[in-house]
Amino acid sequence: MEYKFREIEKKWQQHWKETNACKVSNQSEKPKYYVLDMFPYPSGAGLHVGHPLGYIASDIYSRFKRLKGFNVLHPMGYDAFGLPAEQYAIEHGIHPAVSTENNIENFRKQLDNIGFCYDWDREVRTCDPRYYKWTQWIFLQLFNSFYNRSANKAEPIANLIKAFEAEGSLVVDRRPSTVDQFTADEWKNFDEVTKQSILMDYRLAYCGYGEVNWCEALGTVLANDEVVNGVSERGSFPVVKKKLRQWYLRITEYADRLLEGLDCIEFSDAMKEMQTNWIGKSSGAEIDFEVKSQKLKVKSLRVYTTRPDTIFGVDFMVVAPELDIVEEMKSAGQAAAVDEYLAYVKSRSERERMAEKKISGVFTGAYAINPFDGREIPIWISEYVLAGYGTGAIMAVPCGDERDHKFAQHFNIPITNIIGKHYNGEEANPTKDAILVNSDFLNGMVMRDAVDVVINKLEEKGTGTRKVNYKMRDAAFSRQRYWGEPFPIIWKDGVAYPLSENELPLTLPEVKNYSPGPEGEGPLANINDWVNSYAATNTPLGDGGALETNTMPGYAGSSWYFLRYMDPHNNKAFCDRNVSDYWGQVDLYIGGTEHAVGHLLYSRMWTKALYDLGFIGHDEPYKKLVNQGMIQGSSRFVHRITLRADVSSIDVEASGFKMSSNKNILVSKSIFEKIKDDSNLAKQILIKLLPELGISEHEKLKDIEAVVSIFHVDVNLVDGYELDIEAFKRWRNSEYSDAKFLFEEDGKYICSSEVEKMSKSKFNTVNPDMIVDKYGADTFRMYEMFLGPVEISKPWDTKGIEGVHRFLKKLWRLFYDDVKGKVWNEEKASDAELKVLHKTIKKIEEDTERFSFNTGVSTFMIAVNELTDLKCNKKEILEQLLILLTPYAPHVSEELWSALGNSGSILDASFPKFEAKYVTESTKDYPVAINGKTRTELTLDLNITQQEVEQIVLNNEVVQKWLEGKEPRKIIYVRNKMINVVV
RNA sequence: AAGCCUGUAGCCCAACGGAAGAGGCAAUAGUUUUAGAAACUAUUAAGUGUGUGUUCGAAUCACACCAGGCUUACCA
Repeated sequence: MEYKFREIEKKWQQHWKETNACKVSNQSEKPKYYVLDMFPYPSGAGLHVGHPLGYIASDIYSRFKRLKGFNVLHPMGYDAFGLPAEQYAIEHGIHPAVSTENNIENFRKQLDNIGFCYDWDREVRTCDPRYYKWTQWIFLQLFNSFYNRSANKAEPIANLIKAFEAEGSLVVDRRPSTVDQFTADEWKNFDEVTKQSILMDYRLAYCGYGEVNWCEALGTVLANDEVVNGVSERGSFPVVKKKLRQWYLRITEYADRLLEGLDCIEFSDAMKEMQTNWIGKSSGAEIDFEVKSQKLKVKSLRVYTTRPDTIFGVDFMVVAPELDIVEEMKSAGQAAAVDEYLAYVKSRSERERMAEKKISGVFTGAYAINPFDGREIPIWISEYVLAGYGTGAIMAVPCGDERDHKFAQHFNIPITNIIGKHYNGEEANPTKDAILVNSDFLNGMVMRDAVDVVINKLEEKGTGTRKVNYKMRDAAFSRQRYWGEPFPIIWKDGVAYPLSENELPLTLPEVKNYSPGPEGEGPLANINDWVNSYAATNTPLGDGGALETNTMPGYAGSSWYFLRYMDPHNNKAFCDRNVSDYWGQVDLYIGGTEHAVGHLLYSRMWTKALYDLGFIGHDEPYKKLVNQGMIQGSSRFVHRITLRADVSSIDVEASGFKMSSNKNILVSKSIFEKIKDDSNLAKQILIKLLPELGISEHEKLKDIEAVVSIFHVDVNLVDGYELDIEAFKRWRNSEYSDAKFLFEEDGKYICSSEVEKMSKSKFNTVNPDMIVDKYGADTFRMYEMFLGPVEISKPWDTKGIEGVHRFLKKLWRLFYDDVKGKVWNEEKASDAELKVLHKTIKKIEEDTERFSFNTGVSTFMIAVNELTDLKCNKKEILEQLLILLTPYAPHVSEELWSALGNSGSILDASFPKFEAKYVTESTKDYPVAINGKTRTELTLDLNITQQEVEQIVLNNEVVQKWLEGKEPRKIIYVRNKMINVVV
């Protein structure tokens, strides 16, 4: 009987489906375990072999935990709103809902092929109104909350209103706002618009005006992490700054808690660091410098610095060109230069600014006064200071800051040295440990200690305050797009009013076209019926109210999906509190690093807000995060020689050169290696080929030049490195059908290769369906794991899969012989066989527990090799082995499990218990080293004492020979490891 | 520019500070086969990127450097 993987796999996939084998209950006696894969976007391109890596790992781990007696939740669903579907709709006129549905169906088919054990009853889709009803509901909770800084948590906005009514604005630390401090009485007398605009400054989800990343081509606003190098991450379109009305999430209020939370979750150091950098907390001081300018309009300039200790090293000030005070500071003499510079800055795109970092700037003509020694410090403007961070102005200390130093050198600004010999005059030294000089009352102090001294002094004088700053900005939360969640908000008289809970979901209307609305608004703005659907109603919001036309960004739905999986069909709540208390945190989250600062930060914030408001019982969503590495593509290249000639010097028609010059002459790898740096040799080869190419001899042929180049060829046309010539000729509509080939000596065409990102454009994608069809899902699963550690990026190499496939066939032969049929038996297992089994149990348990799936696979190979050598076909052993194997290769395990006569599913078996007694040995062959070099071997009892060892070792002939009569200094004996004699 | 990760047979990768090899691919030889492929059996192969140090003992720890990858990039 052969291993017919196709039949077996189909059979059991069907069986598991029919028996609901992967169904998970919210009630169980067992301990819970929650495994989650990062929410996939169902793209139209389908899966390549790189995508399922994390899903296989999580599937193995979930099945393993199930065998270990846990109630395991392992769901899957779709992050289905998003730009590509809408882009597709614009281009092809197909409704995003339709293309998304198709993509999901295709995605699902590919997943099912691999035999995952997802509880599909719990599937969620963010674009389903039954789902986004609750996204909108959570948005309303955020809208109706504020962050109480003294309680350090989010609270209902009603609490804030009560506080305003009782005590005015002084009760809560005032945020910068449109309105100054107010008393309780004043609050009560404010009109509705004023009140609402004050409240808007507090809401966790709020609407404001701000500079946003505007992408004209996509017609939408992008988050900072969706902009890469000044162009959109999706599509690489230019992005510019634009002031627009936008919704935001007040994530900055959570900055400290997001940082502190990192200490109690298991993320990789790299991941924690990325989040820490993104939040970018720094502490220092804001210092007010008196300004001396011609116009006397500006009295002071506020800068932010983390190094107040360097206050006596300030040689100039730099203000961001965008700041309004620039206009007021410029002197008559400098006005023209300043205006010219401002025009220059404006002309530069974000991209240019990032790409070319040239030093530029201009003096404003105004001076700041050092608060301590009264020195006059010139105020400059330069684009190296960003308007959006700190106060948009800095005090420049060239001897301690590299950028300031370069600027000073460039503009010949004299540099004050406050760190003595630590500054060499050549480049800045950012040390904190130097002793200060030229620093008035700080002289002789270590810089590190001077920081606090200066801040205290500034606060005393009232010219500065201690200040913490964050790089992180509030998260832009609106998109001018159709395919996203509508905001449950009605605008009336410039005030945003929330819809009431029972009006949710606010569903997306049908649209005819997806082009943007007027003034940067989204497509929804074009549908008056929808926008005004509340205008005529009798609700308090009727009478002229208009719906918000922005939609929510992609991360809205994915910020809380892990909660919906717990209770996916609940139409009374986003998730029942009892259920979320049962499942609690996601115990294991598997996904790529690309969501390090986007999704992972947003969902952590939502979780904290929901926790603060009492809707869930935990404030970190993910307990442990494992980052899967990328599976890279191994690209293949063919090498081409093309003719290039000075055409004017050749009689084109006569020579036939024109026709032939378009011919593809493809040379195999070793020839390519020889000629790539030797155009002469390439030319010789060409000339030899000319008659064959139908080019007649011509005196001007000496002017021909050979150009050698390489290009990607589809990896599916290549077996290892050998090109399938026939398939290649048919490739791309037979574009290369008349290509000429120069082969290796053995007649093969060998491609060269390179490891690159797996992508369609590099022709190096491999479709998992193809692999599953050829080798089976079990082989595919194990091979993906076998490639290397999950966290590491590694290239895909289809060739290596044979080894894993052979392993499964070899396993099969322990049960069935091709000729004899059934060979397994019920004989009693021997000690040697039990030893193999228990060694394997231990290793598989350890490896799986620590996500070392690659070594797990190889452990199975060893076990099967050893059992084959022992000719072990005993049920007693094999049955246990199958249980170990079932997380990795579920189909073949289930088949053989049932063949052994088990009635239930192997999914519900229990993980074998390791028993040390089968593997413990009483003796060990110890290596005996003299001075660290192994010289002989001794078989000793494991329980032997140090004294006994020394005795035996000293009496050993070999040892004596190496000692040459000398006394050993020390004899090191490590139990179960080795013995070392130090002479 | 900085931070993090990774450098072990031709390749992919193992090895809780204790004899560098578990496994797989490839290669070579053999068995089987009309032949090829497949299958099976066996064999070969590195001293751990470089250099210093800690240690009785280093692939493993520390420091520096080199190479590759990822991330962030004027955050004052």
